[in-house]
Amino acid sequence: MADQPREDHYVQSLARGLSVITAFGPTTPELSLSDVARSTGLTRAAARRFLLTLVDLGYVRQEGKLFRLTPRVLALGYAFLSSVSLPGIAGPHLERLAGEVHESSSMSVLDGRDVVYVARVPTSRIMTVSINVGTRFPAYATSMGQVLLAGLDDDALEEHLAGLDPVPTTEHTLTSVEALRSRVRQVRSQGFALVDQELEYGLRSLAAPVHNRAGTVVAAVNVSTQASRVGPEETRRALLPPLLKAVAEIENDLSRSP
Amino acid sequence: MADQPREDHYVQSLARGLSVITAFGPTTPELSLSDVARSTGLTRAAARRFLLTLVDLGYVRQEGKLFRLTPRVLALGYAFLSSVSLPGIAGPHLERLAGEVHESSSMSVLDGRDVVYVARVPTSRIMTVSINVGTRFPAYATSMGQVLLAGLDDDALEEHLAGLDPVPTTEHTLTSVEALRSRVRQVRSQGFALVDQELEYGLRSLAAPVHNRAGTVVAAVNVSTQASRVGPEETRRALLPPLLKAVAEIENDLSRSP
DNA sequence: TCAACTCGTTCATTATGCGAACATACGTTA
DNA sequence: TAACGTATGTTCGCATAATGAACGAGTTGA
Repeated sequence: MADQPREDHYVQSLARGLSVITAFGPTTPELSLSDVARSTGLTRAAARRFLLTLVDLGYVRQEGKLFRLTPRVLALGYAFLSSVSLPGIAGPHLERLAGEVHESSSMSVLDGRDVVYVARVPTSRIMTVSINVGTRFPAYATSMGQVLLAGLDDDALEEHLAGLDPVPTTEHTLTSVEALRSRVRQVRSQGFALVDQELEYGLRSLAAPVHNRAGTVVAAVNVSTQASRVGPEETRRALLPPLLKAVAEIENDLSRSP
Repeated sequence: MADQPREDHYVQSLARGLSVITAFGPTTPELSLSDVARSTGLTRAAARRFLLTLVDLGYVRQEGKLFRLTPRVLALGYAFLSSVSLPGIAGPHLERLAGEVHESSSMSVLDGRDVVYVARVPTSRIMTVSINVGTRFPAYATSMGQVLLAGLDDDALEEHLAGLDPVPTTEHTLTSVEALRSRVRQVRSQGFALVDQELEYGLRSLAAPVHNRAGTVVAAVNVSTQASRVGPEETRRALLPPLLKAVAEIENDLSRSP
């Protein structure tokens, strides 16, 4: 079984249990005991013990031979959300921004090689997948990701780029590390990122960095629009000023909070 | 240590590990080793092993002597969200509804004695706390909760009410089980709930049930508004028709999905 | 300087979690 | 109807994963 090498402090059963939770997903909303054993690499008996423990704790529900996650699992993610103040601070500003420009607006942070959405005000559905707090996308293919990469210092950026193998999701996706490095320089220079159908056809997105008092980039905020509405230059002209204004207000509130 | 009694299938280490995650929250965004030991009832050595395992897995970050959750924890909640189709189906309808009435709109489900938000389109901030997917409130004090209780069969409702001890959060909160039972009958009769400052002063909310093909109530959808804008009757007049329309569209899409 | 509190580490111990094996159930196919 | 393949539930001996007491070191505030 592909467990991590044992160290003195490592609790293997916790790691295994968490892997049972993440075995569920969009293509696997309900799983049998044997399904879970297969996808996690656990023995059937072990998978059964973890599933029944999760049932006891209220995180999983058993229906016949099939198991499903319950909404209680959201409490785990919520523990993170309720412990960080930035999404709460940003929320009203994203709401105002979305109301003003009539486009969806979101905030995300970098986590590994992905951006993770931590706040979102959807207006009208543009993308084929629904986006929620918790949704992740590869950083290189998103405007917020490129902004967050631009906010890394050179060493951290090079560490991020090392071994990165961008997978194209459209024909516009940046597929070389050198192209991405060049884009990051451009974003650093101009202070925002505009991504035009690099993640998904039909989607254009503009993002700017949110700094803390120390000047460190702690999050990115975007607005996203349909690529077919207007051209990139018109998108930039119309959306950048209100985006930067919302970011400035978020930074202002952030600098006043504890 | 207040662990559950051991059963053959119970994995105590998983339960303990999950309790470490949920030790973090709005008043405890960062915790020391000893803090975690105290709040979970674990020994310091055990708390340390669980924390370091969560650090290894990327769910927690250590900064000096303090630990914090990382955004990766959102993946646990996201496993649930991505495994249920209803929030994704509802999302565009909630966006249209919020756009039309210029009020926040949400969807929630019942989990234990709480409602849990599973979709949200915020417009303007009314409440003092920010609401996210994963936020929970006591069912009795919310319009969506009262709708979900009304959707329970009589046995399930009585089971829910058994031992319920409603805590008033405003002077309008229903504080007796009998008052709540009466309200549930009213909601069953009229097909919606209107809650006026029962959860929080200044907040009025209207909710309706979402049924699946079998006729079972599977979720509730609301719109919420500031109590000071107009009276309850005007709120009902203005918001109920678009709310019921959005719910009908969600039910229609739901009946067509696999 | 000292008390109080914290964390890191060690290691003997044992309770936990394991999984092989067996039995039973169910659906499919010949 | 019977055989087969795949599933789940259960048991229990046992290996080891996880435990926690004890010790030492570091930090902080009075």
